[in-house]
Order: sequence, then structure tokens, then C-alpha cells
Amino acid sequence: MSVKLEDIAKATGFSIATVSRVLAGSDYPVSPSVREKVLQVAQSMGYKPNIAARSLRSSRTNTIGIIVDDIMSPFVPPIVRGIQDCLHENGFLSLIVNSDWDPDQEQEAIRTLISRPVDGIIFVEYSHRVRSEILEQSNKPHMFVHRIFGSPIRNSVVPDDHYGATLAVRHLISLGHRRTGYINGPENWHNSRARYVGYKDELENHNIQFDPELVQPGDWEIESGYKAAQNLLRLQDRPTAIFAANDLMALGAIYAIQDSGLHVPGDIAIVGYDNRDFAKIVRPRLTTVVMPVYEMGRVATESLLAQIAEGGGETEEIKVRGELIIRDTCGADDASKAREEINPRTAFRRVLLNKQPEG
Amino acid sequence: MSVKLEDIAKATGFSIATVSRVLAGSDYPVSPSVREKVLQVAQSMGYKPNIAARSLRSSRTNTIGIIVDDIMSPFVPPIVRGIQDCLHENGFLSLIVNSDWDPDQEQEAIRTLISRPVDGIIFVEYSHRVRSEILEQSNKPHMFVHRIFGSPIRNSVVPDDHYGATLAVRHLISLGHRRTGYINGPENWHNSRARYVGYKDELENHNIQFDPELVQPGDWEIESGYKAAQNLLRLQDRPTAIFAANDLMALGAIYAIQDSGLHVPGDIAIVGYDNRDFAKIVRPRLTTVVMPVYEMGRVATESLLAQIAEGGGETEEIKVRGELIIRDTCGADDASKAREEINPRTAFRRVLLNKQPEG
DNA sequence: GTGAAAGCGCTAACAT
DNA sequence: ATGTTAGCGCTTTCAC
Repeated sequence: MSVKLEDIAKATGFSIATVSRVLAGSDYPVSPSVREKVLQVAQSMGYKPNIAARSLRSSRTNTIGIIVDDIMSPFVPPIVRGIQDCLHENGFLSLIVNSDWDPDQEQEAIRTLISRPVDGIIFVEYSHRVRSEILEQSNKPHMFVHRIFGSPIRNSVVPDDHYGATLAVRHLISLGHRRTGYINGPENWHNSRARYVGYKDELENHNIQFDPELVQPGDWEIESGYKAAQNLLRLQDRPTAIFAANDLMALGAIYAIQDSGLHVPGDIAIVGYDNRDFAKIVRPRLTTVVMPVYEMGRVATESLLAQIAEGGGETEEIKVRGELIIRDTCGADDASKAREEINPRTAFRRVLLNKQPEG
Repeated sequence: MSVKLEDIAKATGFSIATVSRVLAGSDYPVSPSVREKVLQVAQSMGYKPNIAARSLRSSRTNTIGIIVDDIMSPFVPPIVRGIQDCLHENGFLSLIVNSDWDPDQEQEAIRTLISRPVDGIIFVEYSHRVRSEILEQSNKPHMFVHRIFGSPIRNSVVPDDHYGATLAVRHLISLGHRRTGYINGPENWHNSRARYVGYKDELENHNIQFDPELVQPGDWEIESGYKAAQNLLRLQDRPTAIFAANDLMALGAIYAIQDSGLHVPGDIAIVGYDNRDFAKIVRPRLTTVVMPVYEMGRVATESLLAQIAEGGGETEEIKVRGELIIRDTCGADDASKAREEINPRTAFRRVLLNKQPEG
């Protein structure tokens, strides 16, 4: 049924080994004329290598495993897309397994993936502190994208949260705000800590006195942003701007401000973090710092593929920067808002709209 | 390094064939005592079958391919999760390939997946009208989830949009609305057509005269909802409620209504469709019909696995129903709103919040 | 009910 | 530069 090396060997008159050398992209020398003929015949016969056979023999599968906590988690799809685009360019495929934030399921996933079918593993939103023995002794190349807890480790790619916070605060300062509140995320998350430090450092850069009263705790959820903003509003000398460690809490803060009869950005300016999908459709549209999820996926994958190709080698922690997107909640004038992103990907959908029905 | 059948054969004293029969779950008769011993030893040695070898021999891989237009598309992650959960329960893994709405890339993906490593293929949001020859002659089992264009075909799972529209309109009617506007999606989409017919049918069920003036075209995007609502507001006898064919247009409609100085739901009630993530965080929170994406993924997978197990067999088109979620935009009283969903999955995040940092 | 052995399609070591 | 061949780990036919 399916055409194999042997068929092509017969059809061209060369040996099966030669054909393999050409088609497997080996760097073994083959004369150009032979190579061309084989390529051509293979093409015309529609040859597709049997991956199972190839990997049984060479123990390379051109497949990598992705372990995610949950593919439905907001950051996961774009990270995965970054990974897959990079894989695709290099002829790799990806196997995705969900761990549901459960260490046992994660270990199980590692075991499954390691048994053979993958050349490397990427952990997305890695949140476990247990280092996996199985993983380490398997010595498969692996990368961690957006590690959530723990100290910096090798082979990991994380957002540059300190830098991002700096962008947000600097923008607010440039708009004249001297009292900017901060709504933090949970203290055990990397992201929270780095954004907090970024906030403080940028104030210091501009010689603005840090006021601990202006910092409120939050837990990433919208309600916590709401409460935090209420606390900030109750202050005798209340802030004129609020930087929230994520978009959800920023939205909660906006609602709290509106409920107290004030306006955003008229009375209080808001900047969020993450650039979640809803940031550009809520009202007022949210100014926010981009979490460079797609790029993080790509970067991690490039590094992983390099490791696979070179057989080993590790990387230091890589930080990826996201830009500030200026929309309505910070009160900057329209001129600077003109640069609202146009996502080339959404253009595809437009194409669909113009298609004719099948009938 | 990795333990194989031979190792277990040696350890137990049985033949490699017997061990295989036990471990591969063959229905070949093996005496219970032998079976138990093999199972136990395999477990203790941490045996994991080499998938490549198994599939080379048996041409089954316990892996299925998923072809999506873009994993970042809003409905895709939950569909994929439904698929993966069902696969996981059955010991299958999934390979995901993005086609970027490009027929060529899709054909390429099919060819890649068919070459061997998958037992079946699931197309998510299938939007091409070209039937793939390669796919058909490969006679691999396959399913289509949420087919967008074209007439009903076998092996496909779609939302029951007619039913969902019916729920939305019935609810509005139960709230006393006799003039309900409808904002449609693009006419070449299945979803638009079915929701439109559902809207009309439900009016008819309640002996409410259908008024074509109350129907406005849209293109799924927020701006089109805005414009459509403006048109509706301009009517001399304007509607007291609007049913939008998706949440994005519903949101646009809300903004148009607010901009004209009216209130939602006070002056005009709104019901959307899809239950997108933002529906419960915008203000007012959106009443909407659930697009049963997760279930669709599961259903399709169950059917695919059945086909794989039984070797062939096709299914008629399967329709999956979603429920109505009552929130703020329809003006129903709080009592009925109490049933706001609690997603068990978000509970996982809470667990994370309480974790201690690594140090 | 159990074992021996062939061979799935491919790559790589070795031979020419 | 090209050909020959062993064998990756497993399933399955065939013998017992």
C-alpha cells in the first residue's frame, strides 16, 4: 500500500541504502545526479517515511512532548503556538499532555513521553517544585517555559516581569502621576515579585518616594482587584493612578473606581499586565504590558532543538520582554494610541468570511 | 537502559511471546498465574512499551492526530481538551498540527499524519470545502468537530445551534419581550443559519409575528454588533430585546445601546451566544448560550476511538446541545441567576495560590 | 497454554 | 560513492 524505500530503490535501480541516505537527509556523500533522481522518483511516488521504523532504528522521532497544566489556561495556547510554529519550521511534531496541576499526572506524563516517542520535552507553566528523577536520569533535553515558583534554573524561559513593570510605571510617571498604587499578585509567584520590584525600582529611578500604603495584595482574580482598589480609594491621600499586576485585577479595580462614582482614566489612570484577550474589548480599553507568550514558546523551542541537534548542552535562564500597549485606561492622548496592534493572524478569519458556502 | 520485553522474559522465566501477550493486552489465552506474575514484574521494573517498535509491527500507534486551524482560536483549546481527556482515559496521545486556515497546509498536515504515526485524525473547526483525496484513500478513521461550511456530512460533531437559539429567544419571551431583534453572523456559516432559523421558529412557536426589519447582518466582530444595534435603535418601533448570534456582537450591541444613552438590561435586554471567557467579566455580565465545545471534543473522540477499535464504521452527524446561562444583560431576577456555573477546573489554580515558594 | 522465530521499514556499520 | 546486511523492540503465525 504505502510506498517504502525498497520501492524507490527498485524504481531507480539504486540500493536501498543510497535511497535512505538521500531521503533521510544524511550528510553522507551521494553524487548529485543520483540524489536528484532519487528525490524526483520519491516525490512522484509520494514517498513518506515510516516514522515508527525510522525512530525504532535511530531513536530519533522528530517529535517533542509538551506538558501543560491545562491547554485551556489563558497563556497556554499562545505559548504552544509559538512552540509549534518553531517545530513546524524544523520538521518536528508535538505531542501534548495535560497534567491538571497534579504532580502525579505530571510524572506519569513524563514517563509516557520518555518511553520513546519524543526527542525532548517542553514544560509549559511549570509549577512543581519536585524535580523529576525520571526526567533527569532519562537525560532527554527539556525546557521550562514560564516557570512559576522556585529560583532561576537552567533551561528555562520566563517573561521579563521586572522590565515590564518598569515600562508601565514609567509611562504613568511620564503622564504626570506621582502617586501610583500597586496591586500585587500572590507573593509566592515569580511574576508578582518581579513586577513589584520593577514598580519600586522605577519609582526610585524617578526619585519618587515609595509609599508602602500604596501597595495592596491581590490573588490574580478580579474580585481581589476590586477590593484592593477600594482600599486604595479609602486612603486620605489617594493615588491618581494604579498599576495592577494583571489585567483581571486591573479590571476589578476599574469597576471599583466606577462604583465609587469616579472615572477611568479621568480621575484615576489604570495600567494592567498580560494583555489578555479581553483587554481590548472591555470599556474603557485597557492599557497593559504584553506578556510575550508566543515569543517565549519560540525561544524555548529554538533552544531545545539546538540541544537536540548538538546532543546536550544547557542554557541559562532566558528572559523575554514584552512591550507596553497604550489604550484608554491610562489617559494618554490618541496620538500614541495609534499603534494599536494589528494581528496578522486575525486576517485569516477575514478570508473565511468571504468564502462561498458549499451549496 | 530502558527495560524491554526481553528483560521481563528473563526475569520471569517465561518467553518473550508470553510476556508480550500479557502486556499488550492481547485477548490470547494466558493462564492467570502467569499473567499475574508478568504484570507484577513489569510493574516493578517500570516497563513502558516502545511505541515505535509496537507500531512498526502492528501499525497501531495509540496516537491520534488533531488538525486545527489555529490552537489560539477561542473555541479550539476547550475542544482540544475534551479530545485529550477522552484520549487520556483510553491510553492515547495526540499530535496537534496547525493549518492556519490554509488548504495547502492542511493537506500537508494530513499527509504528515497519515504517513504512519496516527491511528485516526480529528479536524477541529473544519472550514475547507475540498474533500481531501489523500485522506479518503488512506481510509484512516477521522472526525470533524465544528464543521463551519457545507452540508451535513458523516463523522462530524456540531453544536445544536438551532436548539440554542431557541433557548435564548424563549427566555426573552418568558421575560415578556414581544419585539426581539436578531443580529446574525455571516450567511455562509452554518452557525449563523441555524441560529437564525431557531430564532424564527421560536417566535412562531409563541405566535409572534416575524418582522424582517428586526434582523440585522453582522460578521461576528464587535463593530458589526455595534452598527447592527444602532440600526435597530433607529427603528420607529424599536425592539425591547436583542439576541446576537455571538457574544462579541452582543457586546458591541451593548456599547451602542449605552452610547445612545439607554441602559442594558433596563431599556433593552441582550442575549449573546458562545459563552466566551469575557462574558462573565464584562459589565453588565452577559447572558448567553453555551457553545458546548468541551463536550463536542469528547463526543467526537469517543466516536473516533470506537471506529478505530471496530475498524471502520461511520457516524451520522452528531449535534451537541449547550445550555443558557443567565447573567445580567437579560434582566431576569437574581433567583434564576444563582446557578452561575462553578468551574471545577479553576479550583486547581486556587491550590497553586496556597503553595509555598521553593525558597 | 506456551515458545520459537519471522519480519514490520528503516539506518548505520561495514564492505567494496 | 555505492551496496550489503544486521538489527532496533515488538507482535503474531506457527509449531508444540
